[in-house]
Amino acid sequence: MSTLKFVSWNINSVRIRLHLIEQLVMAEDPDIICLQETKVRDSQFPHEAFEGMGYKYRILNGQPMHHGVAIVSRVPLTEDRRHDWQDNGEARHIGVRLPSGLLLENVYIPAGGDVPDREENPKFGQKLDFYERMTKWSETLDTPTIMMGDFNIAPLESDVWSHKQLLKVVSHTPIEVDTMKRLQDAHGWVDVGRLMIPAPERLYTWWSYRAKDWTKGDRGRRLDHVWVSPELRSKIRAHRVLEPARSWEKPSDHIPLITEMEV
DNA sequence: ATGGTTGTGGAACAA
Repeated sequence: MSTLKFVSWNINSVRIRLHLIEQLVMAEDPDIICLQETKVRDSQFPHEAFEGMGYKYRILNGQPMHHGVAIVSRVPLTEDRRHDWQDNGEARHIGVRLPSGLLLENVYIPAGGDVPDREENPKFGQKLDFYERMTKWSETLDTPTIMMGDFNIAPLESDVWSHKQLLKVVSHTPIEVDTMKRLQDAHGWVDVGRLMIPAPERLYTWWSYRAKDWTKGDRGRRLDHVWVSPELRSKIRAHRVLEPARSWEKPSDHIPLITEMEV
């Protein structure tokens, strides 16, 4: 029986923030890192930097300009599955199999634009549709799975700095929370964040760049999540978020989520 | 206060 340390991090450009990844690896020494918003085409991925840090196994799903996900690992990864749950060609998912047979899914769910209305803002509908397709996929899952990434929804009142002020803000609207709940129920997904840090304790993973001082007012949201299949609940050994990373040099607007699990 | 910042790639878009 061995324990692996996983990190999930929306890095907002893997190339410009390699120094942050090096800092994370020095501090935490994770076995596997799931990155979202790598913002790089596969041919330009900084392989050498990861090779130098001991991440010999790298599975990429990138595109020019936007989006993009990657899994880098010190343990072998097999398979290389990509789901286009938005049905528009954007690079937002990659799935692999770990040596124990466990599946690992890295997902970057669309933010959904600014207006929480399907008619007025097609991006919002695309976000809900992405969730619906994930729900159908979840219903068919028959292998223990750990799924992590930027889900772009903060479901609980204690997942946002002000439940009342965010009720009509994309990421915390009731229709999004309902849609996320249907995905969770479709497989019995365990929310590892709230398993280990129960509500109503404050728990955020993202703070906007659009504030001079992110700590002022602490206007955070829990947009990033780690979910596991029901049978993996008892295998979770530790989970936390690395809040100081939001103050590192040229930070991402998201912080890393760190999970230790027996595999 | 209906703004504000960041990255890609070299204008507009996504977040």
